[in-house]
Amino acid sequence: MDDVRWLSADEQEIWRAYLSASVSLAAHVDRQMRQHAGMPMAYYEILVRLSEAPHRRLRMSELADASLSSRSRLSHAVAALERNGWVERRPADGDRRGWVCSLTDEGFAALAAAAPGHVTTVREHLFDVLTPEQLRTLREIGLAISAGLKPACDAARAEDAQDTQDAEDTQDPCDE
Amino acid sequence: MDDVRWLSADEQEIWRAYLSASVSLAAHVDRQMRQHAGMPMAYYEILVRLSEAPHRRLRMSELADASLSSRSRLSHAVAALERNGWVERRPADGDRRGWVCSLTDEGFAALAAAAPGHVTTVREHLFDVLTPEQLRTLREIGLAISAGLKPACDAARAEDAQDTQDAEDTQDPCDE
DNA sequence: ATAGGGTGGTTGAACTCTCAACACCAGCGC
DNA sequence: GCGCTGGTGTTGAGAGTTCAACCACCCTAT
Repeated sequence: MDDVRWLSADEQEIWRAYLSASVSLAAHVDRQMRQHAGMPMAYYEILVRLSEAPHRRLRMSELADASLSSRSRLSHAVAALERNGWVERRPADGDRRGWVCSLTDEGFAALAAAAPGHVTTVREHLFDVLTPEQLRTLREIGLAISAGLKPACDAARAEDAQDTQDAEDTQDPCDE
Repeated sequence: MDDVRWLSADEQEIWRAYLSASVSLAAHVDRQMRQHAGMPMAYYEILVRLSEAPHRRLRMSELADASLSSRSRLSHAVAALERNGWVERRPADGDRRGWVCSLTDEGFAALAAAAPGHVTTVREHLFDVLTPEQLRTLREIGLAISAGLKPACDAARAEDAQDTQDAEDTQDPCDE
């Protein structure tokens, strides 16, 4: 951990420009969603993924992957959405461990009501401020980052899987 | 609100690629920071900004702007950092409303301990997966988004300023 | 000098997220 | 049939964020 490849001045500028933009844009979009639709952006994402699924229903684990949330987060979120009447949970047939989450008509209506404001915000603060060339590159950048992140996420899951087994052997020596 | 400029298929792809990457990357970086340094990414950002300020001290409002957090968030965060002994608050001289927040030696040490792992994560998942050309464009994109967001943030502050005044007149009719 | 609006910062409650158990069931080997 | 490992999903506690007051102070105009 001693031979760190520190960031050059240029790289720091890039990282900070990216970080600032992504944090600010996320905050702005989330804020708009809360004010206008009464739910955080993460919940909107869940409704969107459900609305696009066949029969507007998905297994919890599939919904978690699609909406980029952890299982725990999804559990809490779906519980909250269920209290709103926007979503329903029923046991999956064929696997008595699983649950299927489905979007109700009220949930779809809430989604439809929230969509215009959301899209307008995204267009205004992303598509209207970038050139077509920049947008093409942004798509590539997004795909590259996601691809580079996938191994790390898989590794994290793999760790969880065997965490119950090994406890006392080789921990990585992070000085902290 | 009826003439919404919806996203084309191409635009949706771009937005989702960006959203997925930024959410996943932020989650990964935050997770790394929590595990390795015991603090969320937002707290690290606060320490960084303090460490770069003259005499490692900043007015609370300046620190809030620099670290991209709301005043409320910063208050809570600084209170937590103070409990750790990483930060100190003392009254600002010349303005008895204000407070100056300063980084302690322990705080600087915590920052120094957290930096290598953080930089390594950023390099691995951002700089190592993008081409120099993409990185140049990413800088431009970040700057453009931030610039486009500034008016909106200023407007939000302006609203707060006069919220105490008008209460019963024209509310925007959002059907929800 | 004083009222009144604006600024700086804090607080508490409600909400969301994370983390670490935990319960439950599937599938496989014996 | 029985354990055993792995996968699915939930729960509760604690941490962090948001939102809406709220207090204290500065500043200017009257």
